[in-house]
Amino acid sequence: MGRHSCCYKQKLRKGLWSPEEDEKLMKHISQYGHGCWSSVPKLAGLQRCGKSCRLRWINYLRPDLKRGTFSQQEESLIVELHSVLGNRWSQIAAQLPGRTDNEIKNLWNSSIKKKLRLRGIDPNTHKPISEAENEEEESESNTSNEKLCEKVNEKPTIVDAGNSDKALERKNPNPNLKYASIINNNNNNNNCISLTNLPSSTTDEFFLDRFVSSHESSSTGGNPGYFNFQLLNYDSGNPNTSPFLNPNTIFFPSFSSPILSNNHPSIGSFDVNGPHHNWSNCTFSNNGSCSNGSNNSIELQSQNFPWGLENCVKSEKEAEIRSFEGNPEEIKWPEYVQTPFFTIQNQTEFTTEGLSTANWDQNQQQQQQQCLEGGNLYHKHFQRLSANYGQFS
DNA sequence: AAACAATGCAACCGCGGGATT
DNA sequence: AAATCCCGCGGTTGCATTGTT
Repeated sequence: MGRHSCCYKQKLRKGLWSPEEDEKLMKHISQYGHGCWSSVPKLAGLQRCGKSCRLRWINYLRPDLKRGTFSQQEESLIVELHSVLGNRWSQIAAQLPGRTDNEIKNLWNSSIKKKLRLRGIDPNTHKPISEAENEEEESESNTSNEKLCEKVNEKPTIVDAGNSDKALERKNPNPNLKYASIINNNNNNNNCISLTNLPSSTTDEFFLDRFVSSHESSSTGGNPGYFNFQLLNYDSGNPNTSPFLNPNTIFFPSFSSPILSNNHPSIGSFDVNGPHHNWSNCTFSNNGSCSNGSNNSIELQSQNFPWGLENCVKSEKEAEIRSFEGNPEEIKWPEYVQTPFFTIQNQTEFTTEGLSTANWDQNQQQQQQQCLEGGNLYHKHFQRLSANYGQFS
């Protein structure tokens, strides 16, 4: 196992970055890109290790960083995501454009944890503290048994690792709701998006499994079995459901594998079947079809895929009202946890009806304008979506 | 005003694991 | 196959700032 040789090199500066160093790094990266991080300090004329340069760029100098205090919605989103993902800060950060994992981690440790405790919620389990304590006792009493049963080298499951044992218990509250995923079928080169009825026994683990497998498979360059492209169900009135089970949201965790078209970064092309599967001429429709006119056609199977603009304005207003019912200065913790952010209707997140990517830029502007009339949340979602896609360009 | 404590946050560190040699 | 390089992640540290006594 290799170590960071750079860390042991002599005469490298450590600690806070000076404005001059920032400028050198900015100048270098904006001119040449970062390329191999280990070579950046030498090329940029910095007495730093590549790791330090990378960190400085990612956490501070990157132009797409948002800066400033976190909004209520962002904090709510972090709480929700943490309840499902645990301390996977990078995955959480992937859902908050312009925010870094470090920033979120700091916020969690310095602020959110305390707020949760004040509300009587255990920040690790996301359960009421008394309940969490009881379970801790139970878990302690089970430890010895677990040890007896422990298998050597057995990897923990994603849910175990993420402090989300609660997620295992959650059942799909509406078995008729659908999820969508892009499935790669290598045997006949027939890539498709399918909508599938979820069994009533569906748990968050079901989604997490796909969430994780898409990340893992794409990061290794293999053929992804699933993508993070899901129409999920969620009951905003039921705290036992999660954003991963939201009927009203097409939830876009970062699209980990798509290779994007430079011209149309918000739609881009997907690495569905090996190398860049280009959707640049792909036309979407609302009736279950999608084709780019080549052999690499993509089909929406099953029922309608409810992308569309009709309800955008209405739903945005609803979402906004729900977010700020009562005095916005006194948002109560249950609201914090239930995340009004996720009550936004599906159409607001991604609209592709009848849209050819050739007209994408124009349509994007029109749609943004229309939705802005219903509240500026749409814009944020668009930014979020763009960032999710755009970060791979 | 000074001393001390608490807080926030940038940066570091060690590690896991994929890629390359 | 083993060694090395490199990247990214999560935990931790340490310093500057702010608040309290």
